Amino acid sequence: MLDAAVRAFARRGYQNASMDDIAELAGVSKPLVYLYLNSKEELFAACVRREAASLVAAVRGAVERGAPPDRQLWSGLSGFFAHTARHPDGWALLHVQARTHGHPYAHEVAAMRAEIVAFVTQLIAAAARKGAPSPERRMAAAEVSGLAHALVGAAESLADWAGDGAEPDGPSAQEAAATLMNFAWAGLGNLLCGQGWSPAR
Amino acid sequence: MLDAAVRAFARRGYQNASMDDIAELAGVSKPLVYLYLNSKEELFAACVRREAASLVAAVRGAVERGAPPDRQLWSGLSGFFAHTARHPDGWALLHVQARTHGHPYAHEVAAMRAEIVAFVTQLIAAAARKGAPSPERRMAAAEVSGLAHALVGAAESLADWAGDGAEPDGPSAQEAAATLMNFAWAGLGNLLCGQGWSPAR
Amino acid sequence: MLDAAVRAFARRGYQNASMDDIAELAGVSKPLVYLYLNSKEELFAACVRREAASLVAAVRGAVERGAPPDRQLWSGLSGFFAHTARHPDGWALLHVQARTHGHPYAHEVAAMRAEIVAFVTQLIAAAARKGAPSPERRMAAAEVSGLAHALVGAAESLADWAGDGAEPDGPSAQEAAATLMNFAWAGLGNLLCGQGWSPAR
Amino acid sequence: MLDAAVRAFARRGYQNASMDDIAELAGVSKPLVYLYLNSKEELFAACVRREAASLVAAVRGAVERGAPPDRQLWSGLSGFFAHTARHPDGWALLHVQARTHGHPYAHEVAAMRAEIVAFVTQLIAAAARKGAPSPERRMAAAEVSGLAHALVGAAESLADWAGDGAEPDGPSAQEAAATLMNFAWAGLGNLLCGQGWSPAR
DNA sequence: TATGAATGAGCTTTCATTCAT
DNA sequence: TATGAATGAAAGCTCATTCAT
Repeated sequence: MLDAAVRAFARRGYQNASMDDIAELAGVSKPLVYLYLNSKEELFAACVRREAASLVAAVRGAVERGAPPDRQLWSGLSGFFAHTARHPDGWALLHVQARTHGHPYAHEVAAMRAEIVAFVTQLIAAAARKGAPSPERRMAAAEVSGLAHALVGAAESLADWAGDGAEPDGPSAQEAAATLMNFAWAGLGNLLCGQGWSPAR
Repeated sequence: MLDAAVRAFARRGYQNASMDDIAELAGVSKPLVYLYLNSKEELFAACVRREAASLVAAVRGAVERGAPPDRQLWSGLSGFFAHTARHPDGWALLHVQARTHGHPYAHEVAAMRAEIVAFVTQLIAAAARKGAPSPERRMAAAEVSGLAHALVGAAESLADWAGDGAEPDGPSAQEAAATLMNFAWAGLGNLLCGQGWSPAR
Repeated sequence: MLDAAVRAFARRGYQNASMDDIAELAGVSKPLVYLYLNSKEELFAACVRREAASLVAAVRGAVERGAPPDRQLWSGLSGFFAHTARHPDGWALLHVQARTHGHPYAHEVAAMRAEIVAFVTQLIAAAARKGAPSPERRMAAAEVSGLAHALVGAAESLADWAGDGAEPDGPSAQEAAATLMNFAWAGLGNLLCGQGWSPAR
Repeated sequence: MLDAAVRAFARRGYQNASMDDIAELAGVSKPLVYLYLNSKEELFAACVRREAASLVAAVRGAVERGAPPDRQLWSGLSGFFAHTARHPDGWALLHVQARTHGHPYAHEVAAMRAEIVAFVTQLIAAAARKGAPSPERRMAAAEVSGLAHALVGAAESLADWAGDGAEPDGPSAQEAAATLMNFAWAGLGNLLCGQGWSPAR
């Protein structure tokens, strides 16, 4: 039943998906929807929660724990792209629909995103700790956090690019992950070696 | 009067912002809004068009034409972050609200984004042509395009991070641009030198 | 529920009868009206169709088929006046309201009227064929049609006169029919005998 | 200025003719309309009054006073048909639009119609007084009034038939008047001679 | 339990009407 | 005087939500 709701919400948007539509798509009657989930808001929240949990679980399950940070990031990204490619409606619900709505949902999604950002931050920090040649090259926490945000944003953008039907020759999940790792990790290495880009150069 | 509409749409979303709200926020009466902009859809379209044009103009104006690609990218990113930071509602309208809506708006925004992606792609390609040590290291077009998408997504994510009031200690526009340049351009240099990351490593 | 709509439309007119009024008059809520009849236009169309069918059925049922033309006309008129007297709102809807509205309704009513005019035309023609003393007195088709139009118009006028509450001492249905038969049929007979009125006389 | 209003009201109906339309059609600005005629209702009333007066004057002017009743009727009818044919908008305003509206206008039109009916009644009564062979054949007042109503209704119907563009081969004003005189006056003569139609025959 | 039937509340849109110039 | 600019009030329509069965 949530499946139908996720599909409806992802494709038509929160407001345009009427409860009639959802009930009909689920093959049940409207009062039944209200029996299980008390309101449209709660229904949407349940959908968001389920998809968020599903995505986090997919990423978590894909990460190779104990491996070096770069391998962990790589495996996590692979899992992320694989999941979003396989569940485009869920991804659209989280990334496109939930963010347009006020308090309850956007925060829920923001919390999920923050969790992922924190995980990436920690990976970068770990790599930085190991790879930094000297203490004075240690990156500031804000800098690390910024990198994590940038990386997550890049991943989202690539997931959209790969997922939308508009460009059928978009990259596969593996290719997207590889592109991003090339982009990010190599840059990170350079950064740690003091070869960052600076405007004054 | 468009200002009020942009604020209302950005903060409450298209559907939840009623014409009453917008009129009241603008300090005028509802029929006046209909006199100037004929319907809610046209009003939204006008807002989207104005903000998109404003953003594109800001980025265009900031780019130092004729400079080397990295400086062009840097100046464009600085302009982008400065503009989004100064017009958070406009940025939210474009990035969050307009994408959830069907035909006219999402396409308009997608076109603007595609324009920016194309510009970035061209910068990366120019840099690659100059920086590649040997012809066989030339990057494939799809690879370049993927990098551009990643970079734009990262920029959007950083703009969100910097802009939302949730984290008042987010980076300034200059810091965000610097972070992103470090992240991207250094990585790009490595990539061209054949030092890309690969899972098999 | 149509009853209430017919009353409201007949008494207040199409535009002045609001859906709130109709719903309240029917003792139900407005969305229910929209559930059964999808819009104000369709509601009005349904009313017009029902009343038109009802009137035509009443006239058809009253006509004594097989009788001589004069008796057929007499019985049809009696049925007509009886029906309009018993359903003044329906008659007002057809005769007064529906004619002021454009495409769908006015045409529907015009079609009904044309049907009746055709029937009357045919009765007059039959009478003329039988009653004409010589072929050269045969009436032209246009002449017959004009007489039918005049007769129907006279009937409508008498129905209004009898029906409106303004003159409580208006004629009964039988009296109206008798008046009209006297007026029309006798005149018709004279006409056939070459005793028509002519200005040059 | 009233011309424009009459045209707009007759063609689009009272409600669908907006004050903007009327002002634009008249070539003046809206507040000017309000300066001369204080409201839409008063504007409509003024139109109705003017057209009613114009029609009554046309009929009055056409009647040959002092002539025998039949000639008076004939000349009045000719004037009536000539006027309605020459002023179709005015006739539509009176006959179609004004009747659909409540108190002020419908009554005004009803009063004009009553005046004409009274005039016709008086003509018929005069003819009856002269033509009746014996006092016991005197028609009752109600009977005469009914005949007048029938005749007026027949005239209206013929005016519609002649006026609407739907049937371009409709009769001319003279033909319509002739048809009606044949229909009515001959019948009247018969009636006075005791040769009326009766159902029991 | 599961639903057909019904509604309260709200939104977009329009138009007769009036100031301030 | 004549008008551009502005609005109060109301109408058609929809939808999340709930009874009575």
